[in-house]
Amino acid sequence: MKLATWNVNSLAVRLPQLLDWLAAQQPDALVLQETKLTDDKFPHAALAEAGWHSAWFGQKTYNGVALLARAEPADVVRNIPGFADEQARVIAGTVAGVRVVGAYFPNGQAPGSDKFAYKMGWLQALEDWLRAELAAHPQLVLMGDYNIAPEDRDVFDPVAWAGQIHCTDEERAHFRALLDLGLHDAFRMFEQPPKSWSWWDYRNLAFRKNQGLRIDHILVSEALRSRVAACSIDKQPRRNERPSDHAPVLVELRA
DNA sequence: ATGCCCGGGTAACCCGGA
Repeated sequence: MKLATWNVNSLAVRLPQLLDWLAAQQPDALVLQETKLTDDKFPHAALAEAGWHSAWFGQKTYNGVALLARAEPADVVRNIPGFADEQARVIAGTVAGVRVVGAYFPNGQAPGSDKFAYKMGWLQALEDWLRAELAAHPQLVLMGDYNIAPEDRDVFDPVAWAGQIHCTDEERAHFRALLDLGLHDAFRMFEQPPKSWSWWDYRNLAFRKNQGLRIDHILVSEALRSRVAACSIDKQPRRNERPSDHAPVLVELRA
């Protein structure tokens, strides 16, 4: 079983690349972030034409998430139950017996800002919900754009980024709190090339210079841990002519 | 360096992203 996450930075712009990527990779499920589409604009017909079921949850201009799968996702949930939120950031569904949670974590902008406080509250709500969700669905994957670089080795210049957004102690403590729920970082279960990133700034020729961050993650539950066969970042779409600034991350589970 | 590049919404000396 192949699962993946991709922040497409506007599905309206990236739909052709998404269809190409789906055809090439054939994942069983893919979660998208930053679709930036209201629900009436979601391209479900084009995806259905290519053989993909979709569940989606969007808003105008910002955020927006979706879950695509070969089989129809069951028990779809939008956003964090019990957490009032104007922003469309979470979609969950069950695909082939696996609870797939796709999330676009808040950016946080800068430590001390209102947006940082919102990020902290959102992370706490996510953890509280996931504790229950894991109890109900032991086979669970949490994947998406976390906007957190968990360790210094996930940052191209950890000295310059020390204490900056995505790298603060508070954000990293929340990432560890997710691990403490019994989740495992699939990417770090394997030997990986040094300087592996999932995001590169559009500016400064950052991709060409490989200056990036690893902020897109796939965490798997304890019950799925032994099934994880591989996890990788697919840099190929970042080489496209008009790319997203994020690359997809994939995980393969044994049957 | 409050800069660089993007997408979106709108007409801005714009915002948000990361």
